[in-house]
Amino acid sequence: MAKVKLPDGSTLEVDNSLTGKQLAEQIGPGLAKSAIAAKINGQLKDLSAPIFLDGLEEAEIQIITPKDREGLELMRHSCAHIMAEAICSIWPGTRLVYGPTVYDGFYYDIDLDEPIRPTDFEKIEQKMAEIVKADTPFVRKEMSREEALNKLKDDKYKTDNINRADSDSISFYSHSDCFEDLCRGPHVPSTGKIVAFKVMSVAGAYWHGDATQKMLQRVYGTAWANKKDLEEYLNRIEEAKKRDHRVLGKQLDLFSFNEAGPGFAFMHAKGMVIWNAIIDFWRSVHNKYGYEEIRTPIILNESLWHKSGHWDHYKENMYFTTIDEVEYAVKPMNCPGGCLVYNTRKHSYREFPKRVAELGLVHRHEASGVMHGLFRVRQFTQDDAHIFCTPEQIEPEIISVIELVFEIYKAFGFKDFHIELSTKPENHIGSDEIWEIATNALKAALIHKGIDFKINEGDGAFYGPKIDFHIEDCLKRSWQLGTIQLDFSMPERFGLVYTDKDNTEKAPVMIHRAILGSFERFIGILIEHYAANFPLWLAPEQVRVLPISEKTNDYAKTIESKLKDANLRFSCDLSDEKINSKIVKAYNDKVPYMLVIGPREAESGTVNVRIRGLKENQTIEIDKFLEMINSKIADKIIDLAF
RNA sequence: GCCGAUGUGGCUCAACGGUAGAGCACGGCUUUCGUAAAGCCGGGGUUGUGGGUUCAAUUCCCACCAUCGGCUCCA
Repeated sequence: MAKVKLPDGSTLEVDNSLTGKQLAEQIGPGLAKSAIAAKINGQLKDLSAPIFLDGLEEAEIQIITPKDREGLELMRHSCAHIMAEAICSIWPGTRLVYGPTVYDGFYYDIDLDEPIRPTDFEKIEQKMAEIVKADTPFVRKEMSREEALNKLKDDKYKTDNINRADSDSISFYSHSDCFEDLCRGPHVPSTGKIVAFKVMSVAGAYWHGDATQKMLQRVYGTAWANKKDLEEYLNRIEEAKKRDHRVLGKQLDLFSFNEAGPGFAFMHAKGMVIWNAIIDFWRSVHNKYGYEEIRTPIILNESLWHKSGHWDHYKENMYFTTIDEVEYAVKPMNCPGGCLVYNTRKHSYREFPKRVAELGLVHRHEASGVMHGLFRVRQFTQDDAHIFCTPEQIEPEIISVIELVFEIYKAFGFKDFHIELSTKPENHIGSDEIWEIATNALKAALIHKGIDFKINEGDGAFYGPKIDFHIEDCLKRSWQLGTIQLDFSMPERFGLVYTDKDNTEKAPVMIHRAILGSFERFIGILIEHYAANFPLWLAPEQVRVLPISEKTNDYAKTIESKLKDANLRFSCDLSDEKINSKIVKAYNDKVPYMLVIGPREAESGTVNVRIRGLKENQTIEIDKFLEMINSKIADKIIDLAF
């Protein structure tokens, strides 16, 4: 006899030849029915596998069902196999490469010359349904690495997978006579356990993500514990589409793109209101934190970019032009210009830390296939700054930047973020020694501030290591915004110096930093985060006046002049539509407050306020309303209710 | 840049080898209305661009451009 310990802390005396499946049956028929795998001493195993191996007599065990995150993933992995069989049976020439799970689903990379099209998905799903209906068991077979290599010697993809496998024992899974796949497992007991799935999309993907390798076809699918979860997932995708900043940007007249300039955004009047609101706030905070602001040219002589190292390390992403037979480059970064400004006069250690901000318009030639609304453009405005300081000032300066970052993110309603530290890339300038000093300085600041961070080896900028700030939006998607980069190379290349206490000239340390990253991208993120229901202080139109009929148009005029005096952004709907129609229009425009006014309000000097997102409306004196709304704007309150 | 898909009035979409239709938006008229879309009338498209096949192309084919979904890259 042996002992198992269950997740609730209880223990059971059981036979030591017991499998997970049998254990589930002993615990209860309901569990046995929904069980898809067993977690034995922390390791996921097939339900058919024996619990006690190597003479062990005790095990901690958890029966996994599709309700567990791990169970769901396992199900998706099994579903990937089922989809692979379906594809192989429809296109017999298919060669399978790799089929892992991803967040919300799975994919299978295949090598097949004939392109699979979205119109084929139904056919694949039908075939999958047949396989599921047959409810055949997943069967595991193990063999040595050598045997496996021999078995698959003609299959370069699977041979490669075997060579990459950790274990010397290689396993295969089959769930029917005509399908077998190399796989570590585990899998659900039988194909019938997969109840809710869908083939989602197909796209190209390089083998091993390497652009020099063959382009494979990646077929994406999803699977859920039940039909309802699948429906909810599909609805969620629909909802996310409605938040798409490209859709909302067009709908709300915020910005546009045109074939005349792919990757170059046109900001419309309403988009610029948001833009300027952000800048006003940004300036005031930077002022508080002791920054000065400069502005440097967009086009500068090519020789400058040779000097900075951009020519050697960033040329592919730069635009060039010729003026009077002299070669120029369009700036992809602001730092060289900033260095030229620094060098226009002598500097003393007494000025340090010298914090110089620049809302710099940069151009980067992005590959045509990567452009994506405002998230990925070829021209964008960085909220850049360069801090010149002494080596001793590095740490307090970095800490001060981190505090500034947090203050700004909080104002926009972003509370969840994480930090990553990126180290020396292959393509870099400066000695290893300098890189180490710089990297350690960043690390020390994070550690002293007690901030958790993740390390990205080899992801730094070519001139220095960096700390990146990633925020999470309301849909739990992560976006990189801010960055702090430590640079010892640029000051040297540009011969930057300051006079130290001992009257000698030394090279300053240069800290590059951006907080919102790119205004364009940041506005895109705000649109999606708020579904364009902007906080009052950012909303392009804060208030709309809706007279019931033209009888109250005169009263509307007096309300309008009060709104104007209060410095609010508003409009008045004087159309001869009915009030219902006016409400719908204002609703679609996502205006925070609608002021409905009729004879009743005109008589009492009040307005009837409809608050965005709330069903009820309330009548309030216009002066009280103005007072309330102005205090919300001043304090950047996100909640509109009062 | 690579793979695949898509491209029809301002927007969303329909249709078709015989030169295009709806809703919304827009303009005019009627209506003046109390909390999520009043009615009528009207204007607007050489169907992304350039070639080719055909008696005939918006529809079929090719190239290019742009967009979308991914890959690689990235603020």
